[in-house]
Amino acid sequence: MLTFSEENHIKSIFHLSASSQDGVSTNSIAENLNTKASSVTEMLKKLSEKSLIVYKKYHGAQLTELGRKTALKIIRKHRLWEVFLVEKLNFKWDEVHDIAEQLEHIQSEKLTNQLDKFLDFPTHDPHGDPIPNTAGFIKFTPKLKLSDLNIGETGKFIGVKDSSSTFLKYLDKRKISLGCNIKVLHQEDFDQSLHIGLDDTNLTISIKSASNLYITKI
Amino acid sequence: MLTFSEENHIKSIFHLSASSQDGVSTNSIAENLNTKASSVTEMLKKLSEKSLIVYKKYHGAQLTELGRKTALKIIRKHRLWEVFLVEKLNFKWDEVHDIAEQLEHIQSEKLTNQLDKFLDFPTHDPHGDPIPNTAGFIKFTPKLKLSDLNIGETGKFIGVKDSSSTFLKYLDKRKISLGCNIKVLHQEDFDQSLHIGLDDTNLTISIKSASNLYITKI
DNA sequence: AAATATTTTTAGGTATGCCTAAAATATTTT
DNA sequence: AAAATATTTTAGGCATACCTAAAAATATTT
Repeated sequence: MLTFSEENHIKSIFHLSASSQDGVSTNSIAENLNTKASSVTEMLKKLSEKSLIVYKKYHGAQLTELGRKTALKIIRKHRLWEVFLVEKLNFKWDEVHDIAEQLEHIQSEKLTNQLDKFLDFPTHDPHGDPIPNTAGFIKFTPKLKLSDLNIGETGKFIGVKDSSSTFLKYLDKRKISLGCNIKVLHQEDFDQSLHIGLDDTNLTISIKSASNLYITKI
Repeated sequence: MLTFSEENHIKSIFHLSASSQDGVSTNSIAENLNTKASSVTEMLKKLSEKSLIVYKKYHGAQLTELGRKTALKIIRKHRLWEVFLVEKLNFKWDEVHDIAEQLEHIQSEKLTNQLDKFLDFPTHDPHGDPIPNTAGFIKFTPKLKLSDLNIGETGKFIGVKDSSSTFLKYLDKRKISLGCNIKVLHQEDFDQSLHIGLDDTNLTISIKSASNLYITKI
């Protein structure tokens, strides 16, 4: 049985591993969790003793297979609860993160699996992130960014990279919602902003926003 | 914002207050929470400073109005989650307590109220205990025990006093479920055990079990 | 490769929430 | 009402999880 703090560190290392080949740095974890490097160092020692990570002083942390499975269980719970909040309790997609951060620590395998069933085994959370199954297996979908498309191409909007409330509200305002088709019409030379077609409307979004949108070519 | 431990102490004091006019004793709280009296004393000081209880050394604790409201909010969450687990996730009534003990600490008023709505504003949890509303108001139903009935009288089974898993399973086995009508047919002189009629079957239950069943006369 | 800058660790401190053992207070018995 | 018993509090410890500041190791610049 892990403490909340241990679970949060494991999860943080998992998320940060995605964008780094070798060990996850102490500082990056501290930044991610809003704590200090010294606190993280302490925790890395503990997680290492519990065989959840491989930790070499001054060289960051890497999840073991056990650590990875542990992380995926927590992420599974987080994402299932997000689906529950949006689908069943009428929350908006920008409101669910903080609550799911609490719910992800509830311990009961049966609860998680019954919830999964109740939600009809969803494959993705409200932000388009995939939901690991009981075994911790995650269906991998290669992700393109909208900014990777060429002029004239169309993509289906399948997820966001940054799921901050600010960005999600920005998308809501522009009626850009998960599953919709986006065609790249034109790119401004000056600031690389994109003119896009969405159903029957056209609009312009910055290159920064475009690289926060995951799509699949269609 | 209260810690889990603070919330648990408040809840414990609330429950123990029901059966005691004056202050709730340090020892009874410790026993209830499976901790030691010295730990409780510490906590009572803290809760007193936060104006949640009135605490007089050596004379136990009493909830303030703020404390009572706080307790009712926690209990509201606990009972709503129990309903959710039974009604939506197909848990049995003897399986929900431990999970609800975790879920009752999740902080989000909106979550609680949306859950309430989703469950269609239930008035009682799976054990027959009333669910406080947003304002912390609890609908009071005078509770008789089955053992209070006279021979020949019939009662509707509306709740259990002791909701331990053991007792709930005992009831399941005998097909005694919330809402059913129970007629007292006869009482043994020797051990006060009761012969009762339930739908089309008759059975015998000990006086101890009978005094764990809450009923209303019909 | 030496100097500088950055990152990470260590050392030592704080608050929470638990504990045991001893002291203080309350209650019950004689 | 004094003695015996039970309850509660205090005193002092321990683990967790955070912190700051200083020291050590690593990385970058010159």
